[in-house]
Amino acid sequence: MSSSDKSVVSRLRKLIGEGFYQPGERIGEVAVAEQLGVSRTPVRLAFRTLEQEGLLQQAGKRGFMVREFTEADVLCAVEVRGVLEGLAARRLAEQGLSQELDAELQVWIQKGKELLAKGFLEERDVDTWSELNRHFHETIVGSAGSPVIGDAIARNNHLPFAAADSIVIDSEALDREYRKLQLAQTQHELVVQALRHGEGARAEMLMREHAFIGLRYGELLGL
Amino acid sequence: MSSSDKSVVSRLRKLIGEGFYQPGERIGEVAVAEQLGVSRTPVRLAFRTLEQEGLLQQAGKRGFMVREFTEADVLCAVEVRGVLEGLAARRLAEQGLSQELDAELQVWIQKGKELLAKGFLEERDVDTWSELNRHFHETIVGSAGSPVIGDAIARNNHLPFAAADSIVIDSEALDREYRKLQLAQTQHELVVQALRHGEGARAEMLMREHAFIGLRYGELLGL
DNA sequence: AATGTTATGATTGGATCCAAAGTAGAGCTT
DNA sequence: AAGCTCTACTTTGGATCCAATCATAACATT
Repeated sequence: MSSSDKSVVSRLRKLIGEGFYQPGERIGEVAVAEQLGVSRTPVRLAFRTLEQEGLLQQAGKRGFMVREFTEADVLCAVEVRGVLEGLAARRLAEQGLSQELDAELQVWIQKGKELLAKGFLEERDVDTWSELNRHFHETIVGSAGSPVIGDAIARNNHLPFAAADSIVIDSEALDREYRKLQLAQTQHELVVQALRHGEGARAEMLMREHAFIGLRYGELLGL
Repeated sequence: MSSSDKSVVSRLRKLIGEGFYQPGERIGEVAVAEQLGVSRTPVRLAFRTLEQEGLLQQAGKRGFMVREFTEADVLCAVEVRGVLEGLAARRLAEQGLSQELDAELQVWIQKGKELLAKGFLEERDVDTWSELNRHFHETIVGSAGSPVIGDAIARNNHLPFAAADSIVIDSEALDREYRKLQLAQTQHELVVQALRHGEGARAEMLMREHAFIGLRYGELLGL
Protein backbone atom coordinates (compact mmCIF):
# COMPACT_ATOMS: atom_id res chain seq x y z
CA MET A 1 0.00 0.00 0.00
CA SER A 2 1.72 3.14 -1.19
CA SER A 3 1.20 6.62 0.16
CA SER A 4 -0.54 7.71 -3.02
CA ASP A 5 -2.76 4.70 -2.72
CA LYS A 6 -3.65 5.52 0.87
CA SER A 7 -4.43 8.99 -0.29
CA VAL A 8 -7.00 7.65 -2.74
CA VAL A 9 -8.75 5.85 0.10
CA SER A 10 -8.73 8.83 2.41
CA ARG A 11 -9.61 11.33 -0.28
CA LEU A 12 -12.53 9.18 -1.31
CA ARG A 13 -13.55 8.75 2.31
CA LYS A 14 -13.47 12.50 2.68
CA LEU A 15 -15.59 13.04 -0.41
CA ILE A 16 -18.15 10.58 0.83
CA GLY A 17 -18.14 12.13 4.29
CA GLU A 18 -18.69 15.56 2.82
CA GLY A 19 -21.63 14.27 0.85
CA PHE A 20 -20.07 14.79 -2.56
CA TYR A 21 -21.33 11.35 -3.36
CA GLN A 22 -24.83 11.05 -2.02
CA PRO A 23 -25.87 8.06 0.10
CA GLY A 24 -27.55 5.45 -2.03
CA GLU A 25 -25.92 6.87 -5.12
CA ARG A 26 -24.30 4.42 -7.47
CA ILE A 27 -20.59 5.12 -7.68
CA GLY A 28 -18.62 4.23 -10.79
CA GLU A 29 -14.94 3.43 -11.06
CA VAL A 30 -14.30 5.66 -14.04
CA ALA A 31 -16.10 8.63 -12.52
CA VAL A 32 -14.04 8.46 -9.34
CA ALA A 33 -10.84 7.82 -11.28
CA GLU A 34 -11.37 10.95 -13.32
CA GLN A 35 -12.41 12.94 -10.28
CA LEU A 36 -9.21 12.02 -8.45
CA GLY A 37 -6.99 12.08 -11.50
CA VAL A 38 -5.77 8.48 -11.26
CA SER A 39 -6.42 5.33 -13.20
CA ARG A 40 -9.04 2.76 -12.34
CA THR A 41 -6.63 0.40 -10.58
CA PRO A 42 -6.09 2.36 -7.33
CA VAL A 43 -9.78 3.21 -7.27
CA ARG A 44 -10.70 -0.45 -7.44
CA LEU A 45 -8.35 -1.18 -4.56
CA ALA A 46 -9.81 1.69 -2.58
CA PHE A 47 -13.35 0.43 -3.20
CA ARG A 48 -12.40 -2.84 -1.57
CA THR A 49 -11.04 -1.13 1.48
CA LEU A 50 -14.06 1.13 1.80
CA GLU A 51 -16.41 -1.79 1.33
CA GLN A 52 -14.77 -3.57 4.27
CA GLU A 53 -14.96 -0.38 6.27
CA GLY A 54 -18.67 -0.27 5.62
CA LEU A 55 -18.79 3.04 3.75
CA LEU A 56 -19.61 1.37 0.46
CA GLN A 57 -21.84 -1.58 -0.22
CA GLN A 58 -22.47 -3.62 -3.29
CA ALA A 59 -25.16 -2.25 -5.58
CA GLY A 60 -26.93 -5.22 -7.05
CA LYS A 61 -24.79 -7.43 -9.18
CA ARG A 62 -22.58 -4.66 -10.28
CA GLY A 63 -20.50 -1.96 -8.70
CA PHE A 64 -20.84 -0.16 -5.42
CA MET A 65 -23.04 2.46 -3.89
CA VAL A 66 -22.56 4.80 -0.96
CA ARG A 67 -24.08 3.28 2.08
CA GLU A 68 -26.71 5.29 3.85
CA PHE A 69 -26.73 5.63 7.57
CA THR A 70 -29.82 6.19 9.63
CA GLU A 71 -30.05 7.87 12.99
CA ALA A 72 -30.28 4.41 14.48
CA ASP A 73 -27.02 3.38 12.81
CA VAL A 74 -25.16 6.31 14.31
CA LEU A 75 -26.55 5.59 17.76
CA CYS A 76 -25.65 1.95 17.35
CA ALA A 77 -22.11 2.71 16.25
CA VAL A 78 -21.61 4.84 19.33
CA GLU A 79 -22.92 2.04 21.51
CA VAL A 80 -20.60 -0.43 19.81
CA ARG A 81 -17.64 1.78 20.58
CA GLY A 82 -18.93 2.07 24.13
CA VAL A 83 -19.07 -1.65 24.81
CA LEU A 84 -15.70 -2.24 23.14
CA GLU A 85 -13.93 0.50 25.07
CA GLY A 86 -15.77 -0.76 28.14
CA LEU A 87 -14.35 -4.21 27.51
CA ALA A 88 -10.87 -2.77 27.20
CA ALA A 89 -11.24 -0.83 30.45
CA ARG A 90 -12.53 -3.86 32.32
CA ARG A 91 -9.69 -6.05 31.12
CA LEU A 92 -7.22 -3.38 32.09
CA ALA A 93 -8.72 -3.08 35.56
CA GLU A 94 -8.68 -6.84 35.99
CA GLN A 95 -5.10 -7.27 34.91
CA GLY A 96 -4.03 -4.39 37.13
CA LEU A 97 -2.71 -0.98 36.21
CA SER A 98 1.07 -0.82 35.92
CA GLN A 99 3.09 2.06 37.30
CA GLU A 100 3.97 3.38 33.84
CA LEU A 101 0.40 3.16 32.57
CA ASP A 102 -0.91 4.98 35.60
CA ALA A 103 1.64 7.72 34.98
CA GLU A 104 0.75 7.97 31.31
CA LEU A 105 -2.96 8.23 31.99
CA GLN A 106 -2.18 10.85 34.60
CA VAL A 107 -0.47 12.92 31.92
CA TRP A 108 -3.63 13.21 29.85
CA ILE A 109 -5.78 13.80 32.92
CA GLN A 110 -3.45 16.61 33.91
CA LYS A 111 -3.51 18.16 30.44
CA GLY A 112 -7.29 18.08 30.56
CA LYS A 113 -7.30 19.77 33.96
CA GLU A 114 -5.01 22.51 32.69
CA LEU A 115 -7.11 23.04 29.61
CA LEU A 116 -10.28 23.55 31.61
CA ALA A 117 -8.69 25.42 34.52
CA LYS A 118 -9.20 28.85 33.06
CA GLY A 119 -12.94 28.43 33.21
CA PHE A 120 -13.88 28.88 29.57
CA LEU A 121 -13.09 27.53 26.11
CA GLU A 122 -11.25 29.11 23.20
CA GLU A 123 -11.43 28.13 19.57
CA ARG A 124 -7.98 26.50 19.52
CA ASP A 125 -8.67 24.50 22.69
CA VAL A 126 -10.87 22.23 20.66
CA ASP A 127 -7.93 20.67 18.83
CA THR A 128 -5.97 20.36 22.05
CA TRP A 129 -8.80 18.49 23.70
CA SER A 130 -9.32 16.29 20.67
CA GLU A 131 -5.66 15.35 20.82
CA LEU A 132 -5.51 14.52 24.52
CA ASN A 133 -8.85 12.74 24.36
CA ARG A 134 -7.53 10.55 21.55
CA HIS A 135 -4.39 9.76 23.53
CA PHE A 136 -6.41 8.89 26.62
CA HIS A 137 -8.64 6.48 24.75
CA GLU A 138 -5.81 4.96 22.75
CA THR A 139 -3.79 4.37 25.89
CA ILE A 140 -6.57 2.38 27.50
CA VAL A 141 -7.51 0.43 24.39
CA GLY A 142 -3.90 -0.22 23.48
CA SER A 143 -3.17 -1.68 26.91
CA ALA A 144 -5.99 -4.19 26.97
CA GLY A 145 -3.67 -7.08 26.25
CA SER A 146 -4.41 -7.66 22.58
CA PRO A 147 -4.68 -5.51 19.48
CA VAL A 148 -7.96 -7.24 18.62
CA ILE A 149 -10.13 -4.82 20.60
CA GLY A 150 -8.34 -1.83 19.15
CA ASP A 151 -8.79 -3.20 15.65
CA ALA A 152 -12.51 -3.67 16.17
CA ILE A 153 -12.82 -0.11 17.46
CA ALA A 154 -10.75 1.25 14.58
CA ARG A 155 -13.00 -0.45 12.06
CA ASN A 156 -16.08 0.84 13.83
CA ASN A 157 -14.63 4.35 13.88
CA HIS A 158 -14.62 4.41 10.11
CA LEU A 159 -18.34 4.97 10.29
CA PRO A 160 -19.18 8.64 10.37
CA PHE A 161 -19.72 10.17 13.82
CA ALA A 162 -18.67 6.98 15.59
CA ALA A 163 -15.13 8.01 16.48
CA ALA A 164 -14.39 9.28 19.95
CA ASP A 165 -12.95 12.56 18.78
CA SER A 166 -16.03 13.61 16.90
CA ILE A 167 -17.46 15.10 20.09
CA VAL A 168 -16.98 18.78 19.68
CA ILE A 169 -18.54 20.39 16.68
CA ASP A 170 -20.28 23.53 17.66
CA SER A 171 -17.66 26.26 17.93
CA GLU A 172 -20.47 28.81 18.08
CA ALA A 173 -21.62 27.72 21.51
CA LEU A 174 -18.29 27.37 23.27
CA ASP A 175 -19.81 27.76 26.71
CA ARG A 176 -22.01 24.77 26.13
CA GLU A 177 -19.06 22.77 24.83
CA TYR A 178 -17.08 23.81 27.88
CA ARG A 179 -19.55 22.15 30.17
CA LYS A 180 -19.55 19.10 27.99
CA LEU A 181 -15.79 18.80 28.18
CA GLN A 182 -15.91 19.39 31.91
CA LEU A 183 -18.14 16.38 32.21
CA ALA A 184 -15.93 14.35 29.88
CA GLN A 185 -12.92 15.26 32.00
CA THR A 186 -14.69 14.10 35.14
CA GLN A 187 -15.56 10.85 33.44
CA HIS A 188 -11.93 10.37 32.44
CA GLU A 189 -10.87 10.89 36.02
CA LEU A 190 -13.47 8.47 37.32
CA VAL A 191 -12.34 5.85 34.85
CA VAL A 192 -8.73 6.18 36.00
CA GLN A 193 -9.87 5.96 39.62
CA ALA A 194 -11.76 2.76 38.87
CA LEU A 195 -8.81 1.33 36.96
CA ARG A 196 -6.46 2.07 39.87
CA HIS A 197 -8.68 0.23 42.30
CA GLY A 198 -9.17 -2.75 40.01
CA GLU A 199 -12.89 -2.05 39.80
CA GLY A 200 -13.52 -3.78 36.48
CA ALA A 201 -17.28 -3.55 36.33
CA ARG A 202 -17.28 0.11 37.31
CA ALA A 203 -14.59 1.01 34.82
CA GLU A 204 -16.54 -0.78 32.11
CA MET A 205 -19.79 1.00 32.83
CA LEU A 206 -18.15 4.41 33.13
CA MET A 207 -16.47 3.92 29.79
CA ARG A 208 -19.72 2.85 28.20
CA GLU A 209 -21.56 5.84 29.47
CA HIS A 210 -18.70 8.06 28.42
CA ALA A 211 -19.26 7.03 24.82
CA PHE A 212 -22.65 8.71 24.83
CA ILE A 213 -21.29 12.11 25.69
CA GLY A 214 -21.29 13.42 22.16
CA LEU A 215 -24.74 12.11 21.52
CA ARG A 216 -27.29 12.68 24.22
CA TYR A 217 -25.69 15.15 26.53
CA GLY A 218 -26.33 18.06 24.25
CA GLU A 219 -29.96 18.31 25.28
CA LEU A 220 -29.08 17.88 28.91
CA LEU A 221 -26.45 20.58 29.04
CA GLY A 222 -28.03 22.82 26.46
CA LEU A 223 -30.21 24.51 29.04
CA MET B 1 -16.88 -8.17 -6.95
CA SER B 2 -17.25 -11.21 -9.14
CA SER B 3 -17.69 -14.76 -7.97
CA SER B 4 -14.25 -15.72 -9.16
CA ASP B 5 -12.90 -12.78 -7.26
CA LYS B 6 -14.67 -13.81 -4.08
CA SER B 7 -13.23 -17.22 -4.57
CA VAL B 8 -9.69 -15.82 -4.51
CA VAL B 9 -10.40 -14.18 -1.16
CA SER B 10 -11.95 -17.29 0.35
CA ARG B 11 -9.40 -19.66 -1.12
CA LEU B 12 -6.60 -17.52 0.23
CA ARG B 13 -8.35 -17.28 3.58
CA LYS B 14 -8.60 -21.05 3.60
CA LEU B 15 -4.92 -21.50 2.78
CA ILE B 16 -3.94 -19.13 5.57
CA GLY B 17 -6.29 -20.85 7.99
CA GLU B 18 -4.82 -24.21 7.12
CA GLY B 19 -1.35 -22.89 7.76
CA PHE B 20 -0.16 -23.21 4.19
CA TYR B 21 1.24 -19.74 4.64
CA GLN B 22 2.89 -19.59 8.04
CA PRO B 23 2.14 -16.72 10.43
CA GLY B 24 4.77 -14.02 10.15
CA GLU B 25 5.71 -15.26 6.72
CA ARG B 26 6.08 -12.68 4.03
CA ILE B 27 3.54 -13.30 1.30
CA GLY B 28 4.20 -12.20 -2.27
CA GLU B 29 1.68 -11.35 -4.94
CA VAL B 30 3.31 -13.40 -7.67
CA ALA B 31 3.66 -16.47 -5.48
CA VAL B 32 -0.03 -16.43 -4.55
CA ALA B 33 -1.06 -15.62 -8.11
CA GLU B 34 0.78 -18.67 -9.40
CA GLN B 35 -0.48 -20.83 -6.57
CA LEU B 36 -4.10 -19.94 -7.39
CA GLY B 37 -3.64 -19.80 -11.13
CA VAL B 38 -4.77 -16.21 -11.60
CA SER B 39 -3.07 -12.96 -12.42
CA ARG B 40 -1.78 -10.51 -9.88
CA THR B 41 -4.79 -8.19 -10.12
CA PRO B 42 -7.35 -10.28 -8.20
CA VAL B 43 -4.66 -11.20 -5.70
CA ARG B 44 -3.94 -7.57 -5.00
CA LEU B 45 -7.63 -6.94 -4.49
CA ALA B 46 -7.87 -9.93 -2.18
CA PHE B 47 -4.89 -8.70 -0.15
CA ARG B 48 -6.78 -5.50 0.55
CA THR B 49 -9.82 -7.34 1.77
CA LEU B 50 -7.77 -9.66 3.94
CA GLU B 51 -5.80 -6.76 5.36
CA GLN B 52 -9.03 -5.11 6.46
CA GLU B 53 -10.20 -8.39 7.90
CA GLY B 54 -7.04 -8.54 9.96
CA LEU B 55 -5.61 -11.73 8.51
CA LEU B 56 -2.80 -9.95 6.75
CA GLN B 57 -0.77 -7.02 7.93
CA GLN B 58 1.75 -4.84 6.23
CA ALA B 59 5.28 -6.17 6.33
CA GLY B 60 7.52 -3.17 6.66
CA LYS B 61 7.31 -0.75 3.82
CA ARG B 62 6.47 -3.32 1.27
CA GLY B 63 4.04 -6.17 0.87
CA PHE B 64 2.07 -8.15 3.37
CA MET B 65 2.68 -10.87 5.88
CA VAL B 66 0.38 -13.35 7.55
CA ARG B 67 -0.63 -11.99 10.90
CA GLU B 68 0.15 -14.14 13.89
CA PHE B 69 -2.35 -14.66 16.62
CA THR B 70 -1.49 -15.34 20.19
CA GLU B 71 -3.57 -17.19 22.74
CA ALA B 72 -4.48 -13.78 24.16
CA ASP B 73 -5.74 -12.62 20.76
CA VAL B 74 -8.06 -15.59 20.43
CA LEU B 75 -9.43 -15.06 23.94
CA CYS B 76 -9.88 -11.39 23.20
CA ALA B 77 -11.69 -12.02 19.94
CA VAL B 78 -14.12 -14.30 21.74
CA GLU B 79 -14.72 -11.64 24.36
CA VAL B 80 -15.30 -9.05 21.66
CA ARG B 81 -17.92 -11.24 20.09
CA GLY B 82 -19.41 -11.72 23.53
CA VAL B 83 -19.85 -8.04 24.30
CA LEU B 84 -21.18 -7.30 20.82
CA GLU B 85 -23.73 -10.10 20.87
CA GLY B 86 -24.53 -9.04 24.42
CA LEU B 87 -25.20 -5.54 23.17
CA ALA B 88 -27.49 -6.89 20.47
CA ALA B 89 -29.40 -8.99 22.99
CA ARG B 90 -29.82 -6.11 25.40
CA ARG B 91 -31.11 -3.79 22.69
CA LEU B 92 -33.49 -6.46 21.54
CA ALA B 93 -34.81 -6.96 25.07
CA GLU B 94 -35.21 -3.23 25.55
CA GLN B 95 -37.10 -2.67 22.32
CA GLY B 96 -39.32 -5.64 23.03
CA LEU B 97 -39.56 -8.99 21.30
CA SER B 98 -42.10 -9.04 18.48
CA GLN B 99 -44.44 -11.95 17.93
CA GLU B 100 -42.68 -13.06 14.77
CA LEU B 101 -39.23 -12.86 16.30
CA ASP B 102 -40.32 -14.86 19.30
CA ALA B 103 -41.68 -17.50 16.96
CA GLU B 104 -38.51 -17.57 14.90
CA LEU B 105 -36.27 -17.96 17.91
CA GLN B 106 -38.57 -20.69 19.15
CA VAL B 107 -37.94 -22.58 15.92
CA TRP B 108 -34.20 -22.82 16.57
CA ILE B 109 -34.74 -23.61 20.22
CA GLN B 110 -37.04 -26.41 19.19
CA LYS B 111 -34.59 -27.79 16.65
CA GLY B 112 -31.93 -27.81 19.34
CA LYS B 113 -34.23 -29.67 21.71
CA GLU B 114 -34.96 -32.27 19.07
CA LEU B 115 -31.29 -32.70 18.23
CA LEU B 116 -30.35 -33.37 21.83
CA ALA B 117 -33.46 -35.36 22.75
CA LYS B 118 -32.02 -38.73 21.85
CA GLY B 119 -29.40 -38.38 24.58
CA PHE B 120 -26.22 -38.65 22.54
CA LEU B 121 -24.45 -37.12 19.58
CA GLU B 122 -23.75 -38.48 16.11
CA GLU B 123 -21.14 -37.29 13.66
CA ARG B 124 -23.64 -35.63 11.35
CA ASP B 125 -25.37 -33.83 14.22
CA VAL B 126 -22.42 -31.49 14.38
CA ASP B 127 -23.36 -29.78 11.13
CA THR B 128 -27.00 -29.60 12.14
CA TRP B 129 -26.11 -27.88 15.39
CA SER B 130 -23.70 -25.54 13.65
CA GLU B 131 -26.50 -24.54 11.31
CA LEU B 132 -29.16 -23.90 13.93
CA ASN B 133 -26.67 -22.18 16.18
CA ARG B 134 -25.74 -19.83 13.37
CA HIS B 135 -29.41 -19.07 12.70
CA PHE B 136 -30.07 -18.40 16.37
CA HIS B 137 -27.22 -15.94 16.68
CA GLU B 138 -27.95 -14.26 13.36
CA THR B 139 -31.59 -13.80 14.28
CA ILE B 140 -30.71 -11.97 17.46
CA VAL B 141 -27.93 -9.87 15.97
CA GLY B 142 -29.95 -9.11 12.87
CA SER B 143 -32.87 -7.81 14.93
CA ALA B 144 -30.91 -5.36 17.05
CA GLY B 145 -32.20 -2.41 15.07
CA SER B 146 -29.14 -1.64 12.96
CA PRO B 147 -26.76 -3.63 10.79
CA VAL B 148 -23.82 -1.92 12.49
CA ILE B 149 -23.53 -4.49 15.29
CA GLY B 150 -23.78 -7.36 12.86
CA ASP B 151 -21.09 -5.82 10.70
CA ALA B 152 -18.75 -5.45 13.64
CA ILE B 153 -19.34 -9.08 14.60
CA ALA B 154 -18.85 -10.25 11.03
CA ARG B 155 -15.52 -8.49 10.81
CA ASN B 156 -14.47 -9.93 14.13
CA ASN B 157 -15.50 -13.41 13.02
CA HIS B 158 -12.93 -13.30 10.26
CA LEU B 159 -10.34 -13.93 12.91
CA PRO B 160 -9.70 -17.62 13.33
CA PHE B 161 -11.63 -19.31 16.15
CA ALA B 162 -13.66 -16.18 16.91
CA ALA B 163 -16.82 -17.19 15.06
CA ALA B 164 -19.71 -18.62 17.01
CA ASP B 165 -19.88 -21.78 14.97
CA SER B 166 -16.33 -22.81 15.70
CA ILE B 167 -17.46 -24.47 18.90
CA VAL B 168 -17.42 -28.09 18.08
CA ILE B 169 -14.16 -29.55 16.94
CA ASP B 170 -13.49 -32.81 18.65
CA SER B 171 -15.52 -35.47 16.86
CA GLU B 172 -13.53 -38.08 18.77
CA ALA B 173 -15.09 -37.23 22.11
CA LEU B 174 -18.72 -36.91 21.10
CA ASP B 175 -19.97 -37.51 24.62
CA ARG B 176 -18.05 -34.54 25.88
CA GLU B 177 -19.33 -32.42 23.01
CA TYR B 178 -22.84 -33.58 23.81
CA ARG B 179 -22.68 -32.09 27.26
CA LYS B 180 -21.23 -28.90 25.85
CA LEU B 181 -24.11 -28.57 23.41
CA GLN B 182 -26.57 -29.36 26.16
CA LEU B 183 -25.22 -26.40 28.07
CA ALA B 184 -25.27 -24.21 24.98
CA GLN B 185 -28.89 -25.16 24.40
CA THR B 186 -29.78 -24.22 27.95
CA GLN B 187 -28.07 -20.88 27.50
CA HIS B 188 -30.02 -20.30 24.29
CA GLU B 189 -33.26 -20.99 26.15
CA LEU B 190 -32.32 -18.70 29.00
CA VAL B 191 -31.50 -15.91 26.56
CA VAL B 192 -34.89 -16.24 24.91
CA GLN B 193 -36.56 -16.23 28.32
CA ALA B 194 -34.76 -13.03 29.27
CA LEU B 195 -35.61 -11.44 25.91
CA ARG B 196 -39.29 -12.29 26.37
CA HIS B 197 -39.41 -10.61 29.75
CA GLY B 198 -37.53 -7.55 28.58
CA GLU B 199 -34.67 -8.30 30.95
CA GLY B 200 -31.97 -6.43 29.07
CA ALA B 201 -29.13 -6.71 31.54
CA ARG B 202 -29.72 -10.41 32.05
CA ALA B 203 -29.93 -11.12 28.34
CA GLU B 204 -26.70 -9.23 27.81
CA MET B 205 -24.80 -11.11 30.48
CA LEU B 206 -26.12 -14.49 29.38
CA MET B 207 -25.04 -13.80 25.83
CA ARG B 208 -21.63 -12.71 26.98
CA GLU B 209 -21.10 -15.80 29.01
CA HIS B 210 -22.40 -17.92 26.16
CA ALA B 211 -19.53 -16.71 23.99
CA PHE B 212 -17.04 -18.46 26.25
CA ILE B 213 -18.55 -21.86 25.73
CA GLY B 214 -16.09 -22.98 23.12
CA LEU B 215 -13.18 -21.72 25.10
CA ARG B 216 -13.16 -22.49 28.78
CA TYR B 217 -15.88 -25.03 29.25
CA GLY B 218 -13.76 -27.84 27.87
CA GLU B 219 -11.80 -28.19 31.07
CA LEU B 220 -14.95 -27.93 33.13
CA LEU B 221 -16.91 -30.59 31.32
CA GLY B 222 -13.93 -32.73 30.39
CA LEU B 223 -13.85 -34.43 33.76
C1' DA C 1 38.64 -4.48 8.07
C1' DA C 2 34.65 -1.74 8.24
C1' DT C 3 31.58 1.33 6.34
C1' DG C 4 29.49 3.78 2.78
C1' DT C 5 28.01 4.03 -1.92
C1' DT C 6 26.47 2.33 -6.15
C1' DA C 7 24.43 -0.91 -9.16
C1' DT C 8 21.55 -4.62 -10.13
C1' DG C 9 17.72 -7.49 -9.20
C1' DA C 10 13.21 -8.33 -7.14
C1' DT C 11 8.70 -6.75 -6.15
C1' DT C 12 5.07 -3.67 -5.83
C1' DG C 13 1.96 0.18 -7.70
C1' DG C 14 -0.33 2.40 -11.66
C1' DA C 15 -1.99 2.43 -16.42
C1' DT C 16 -3.89 0.27 -20.22
C1' DC C 17 -5.85 -3.39 -22.93
C1' DC C 18 -9.07 -7.03 -23.68
C1' DA C 19 -12.84 -9.99 -22.50
C1' DA C 20 -17.12 -10.87 -20.21
C1' DA C 21 -21.30 -9.64 -18.14
C1' DG C 22 -25.14 -6.44 -17.61
C1' DT C 23 -28.30 -2.88 -18.88
C1' DA C 24 -30.97 -0.17 -21.68
C1' DG C 25 -33.17 0.82 -25.79
C1' DA C 26 -35.16 -0.10 -30.12
C1' DG C 27 -37.64 -2.92 -33.10
C1' DC C 28 -40.52 -6.72 -33.97
C1' DT C 29 -44.24 -9.83 -32.94
C1' DT C 30 -48.63 -11.03 -31.01
C1' DA D 1 -50.50 -1.28 -27.42
C1' DA D 2 -47.92 -4.36 -24.62
C1' DG D 3 -44.47 -7.59 -24.13
C1' DC D 4 -40.57 -10.02 -25.66
C1' DT D 5 -36.13 -10.44 -27.87
C1' DC D 6 -32.08 -9.05 -29.93
C1' DT D 7 -28.49 -5.80 -30.30
C1' DA D 8 -25.52 -2.16 -29.03
C1' DC D 9 -23.36 0.27 -25.39
C1' DT D 10 -21.77 0.75 -20.72
C1' DT D 11 -19.20 -0.94 -16.92
C1' DT D 12 -16.68 -4.11 -14.42
C1' DG D 13 -13.05 -7.91 -13.87
C1' DG D 14 -8.60 -10.04 -15.28
C1' DA D 15 -4.15 -9.86 -17.60
C1' DT D 16 -0.20 -7.56 -18.97
C1' DC D 17 3.00 -3.82 -19.42
C1' DC D 18 5.81 -0.16 -17.61
C1' DA D 19 7.67 2.69 -14.02
C1' DA D 20 9.13 3.41 -9.40
C1' DT D 21 10.80 1.83 -5.10
C1' DC D 22 13.12 -1.11 -2.01
C1' DA D 23 16.56 -4.59 -0.85
C1' DT D 24 20.66 -6.88 -1.39
C1' DA D 25 25.14 -7.51 -2.69
C1' DA D 26 29.43 -6.14 -4.44
C1' DC D 27 32.94 -2.90 -4.79
C1' DA D 28 35.60 0.96 -3.50
C1' DT D 29 37.48 4.07 -0.19
C1' DT D 30 39.15 5.38 4.26
